[in-house]
Amino acid sequence: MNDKIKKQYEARAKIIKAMAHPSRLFIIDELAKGEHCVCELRDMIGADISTVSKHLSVMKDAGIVEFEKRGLQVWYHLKVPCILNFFGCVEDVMKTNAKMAKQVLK
Amino acid sequence: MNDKIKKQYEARAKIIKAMAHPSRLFIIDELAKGEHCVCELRDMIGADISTVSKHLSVMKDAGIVEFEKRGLQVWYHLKVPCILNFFGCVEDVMKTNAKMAKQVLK
DNA sequence: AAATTATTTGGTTATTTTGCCAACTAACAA
DNA sequence: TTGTTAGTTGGCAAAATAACCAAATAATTT
Repeated sequence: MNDKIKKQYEARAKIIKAMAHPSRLFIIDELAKGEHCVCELRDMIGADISTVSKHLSVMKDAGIVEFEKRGLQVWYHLKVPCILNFFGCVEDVMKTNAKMAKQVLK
Repeated sequence: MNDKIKKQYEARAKIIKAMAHPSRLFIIDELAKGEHCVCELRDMIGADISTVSKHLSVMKDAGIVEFEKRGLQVWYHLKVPCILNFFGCVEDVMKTNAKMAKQVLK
């Protein structure tokens, strides 16, 4: 792997890493339905608002979400809805994993 | 987020985490073209074979790859090719990010 | 049986990530 | 202007991840 190729994979990994956390996946799902302010997401997740804010900032940095300030609140929305296509595949993997687990128990 | 929902998102995150590393993304791309033994991947990546083996084991645990031992070698292949659909979207994100970066420079 | 090759596993260290708290900023309300 | 609310940022401690080396295992060859 030469340096240019390596950099490319690092850039891809950054985007995928930005999704690779339970709370962040939850946020993506919620934003897929519509925009939310940070305090709404905090209530849904039940973590400190600073924690939620940092999760959002990771995704913002990766180019997955965007925000808009309106009054006191900051409203976030998905920048790239195609991310959702992917979740179907993740679901498939999970189903297969579940099947394998059952077979082991037999 | 109740406990059941939380567990679901953790399961999803496990799968996505298993992809969230430059070398592992590279491996997925290579296995998409056809199976490879660990030593081939080691040569392509240029890391210690134990490092490569551990990357493969993370993906095996997540249900992304499978392997088959033939003689001295262990041959890995993709279990869920749908993962590749996703990379198109990641590419879109990267292009958008690149555009934004250019605009900042203007 | 001894040596060789491919891979995995255990252990260690360095780095990154996470989550909370406290302090700060920004917009608004009294 | 003072207070209040929403959000971000910095700092810190705990947890998770990554990469290497060394040792163990497994199949093959000599």
